[in-house]
Amino acid sequence: MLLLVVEDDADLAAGIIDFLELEGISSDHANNGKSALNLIRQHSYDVIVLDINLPKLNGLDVCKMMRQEGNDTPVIMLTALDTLKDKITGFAQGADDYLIKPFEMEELIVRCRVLSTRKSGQVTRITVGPLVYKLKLNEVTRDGKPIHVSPIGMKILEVLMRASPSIVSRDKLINDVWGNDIPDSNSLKVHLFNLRKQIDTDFTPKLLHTIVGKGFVLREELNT
Amino acid sequence: MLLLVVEDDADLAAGIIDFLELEGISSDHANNGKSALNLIRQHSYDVIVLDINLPKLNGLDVCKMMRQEGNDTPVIMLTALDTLKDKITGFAQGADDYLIKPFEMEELIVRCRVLSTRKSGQVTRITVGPLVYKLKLNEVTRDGKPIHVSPIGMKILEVLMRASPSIVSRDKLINDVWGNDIPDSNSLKVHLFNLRKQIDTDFTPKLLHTIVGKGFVLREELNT
DNA sequence: CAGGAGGTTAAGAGAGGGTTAAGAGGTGTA
DNA sequence: TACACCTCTTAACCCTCTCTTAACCTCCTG
Repeated sequence: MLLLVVEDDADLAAGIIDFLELEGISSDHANNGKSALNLIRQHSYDVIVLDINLPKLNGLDVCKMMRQEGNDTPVIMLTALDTLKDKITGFAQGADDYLIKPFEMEELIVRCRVLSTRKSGQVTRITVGPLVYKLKLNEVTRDGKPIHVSPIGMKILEVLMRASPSIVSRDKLINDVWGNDIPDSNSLKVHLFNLRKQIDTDFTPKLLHTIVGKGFVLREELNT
Repeated sequence: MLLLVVEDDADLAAGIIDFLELEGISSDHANNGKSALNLIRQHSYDVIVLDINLPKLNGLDVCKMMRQEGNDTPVIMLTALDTLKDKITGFAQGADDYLIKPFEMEELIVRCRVLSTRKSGQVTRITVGPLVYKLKLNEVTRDGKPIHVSPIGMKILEVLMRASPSIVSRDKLINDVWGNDIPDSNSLKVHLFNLRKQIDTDFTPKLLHTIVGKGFVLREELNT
């Protein structure tokens, strides 16, 4: 777990960082809002611990700006009890949790862990009829039965499932799966063949259909 | 774990109780402050989930009274965002945590678990199937039998156990374990090999699995 | 009936991961 | 200080599975 601690009180910052280290958690440190933003843009943190009172750019602004830039890393705001009203604004700016100073280090750790696992632990899934793809688990099932699919097969499946019930052209499929490094042969054909073996052989109805000249679709019923 | 849910919105209450049940957590329900207090006096709950807005006797009062009676069962307050100011009072009355409506059920469960173990003085532990890691004791057991795991092995195990049943990528694992000081060799491979020897050899089923091209998982069943 | 689009099959190369052993560095003890 | 012990890093080698490739097949259409 990698944290970013943004705190201008050097003593408190050092205290937090030391404690995190004792718990086996690595952390970077910024003492003002500007350098915090730079670090946030360059790294991928699991949680950001953000003091509200900061020189140059305050915590609320930092939070607001990173959210505007599409960064959804969990943020824990640190605030003094007498500025508790800030919290309301804090949550509006996209903070996920807060702690009132002075706080227990244990408490900080617990909240960090909760937040970091909440984000990463979500099991996003895509469903097309009887077919379910749990992304984080790397698991594909049809009628509840687990199916083995190779890595590239998974990518193809993901593109098709996301697009379903629309048709995905050959070109788009190749681009989405291989990006710039496209094999110059009939690799896609072979992968589709294998994918069919895995998700359609032994099952009814067939899900993966070819629309000649247009591309491929994943759907239960094929209406023309 | 036994919870008391105090909530006058029948739909929300039913939702919470159903969800708890799915997670294997039993719960009682009260729809007003008075009956809540009666239940609290008669039973020993692990955690009390307490809405602030209640008919007859509000949540803050319930909390205050039970504390006066010497009951230190952990309390999680439920509050709407626009009455966030209540929290200040909430904590003053002896609440241990709060949740802002609307909240994620997952979040509620996590906080309940944290509180119930914190109070009961149990050592924080992570469990994945038959594998238990007691953090403070630095002790790992499988089927109750203690297992010797090296320091770096412990870190790897911790990352994997926290993420379970999701997959942890090679990169994330390396980052979480070594931070900035990454060895430039196949060290991770060797540590995983050793970890397998320690936690999986001599046991069934295997827990540590490789997802080629994606990373590693710790879980009981792997549907290849 | 020829040509094109897509389907099927099998083989070889390569990547990624597993295994092993040696040595460096640190720590506690006699 | 010397020794024993433990852990981590490193490098070499092996093995398995996946991907690519190419050749051939089938079906449909013009």
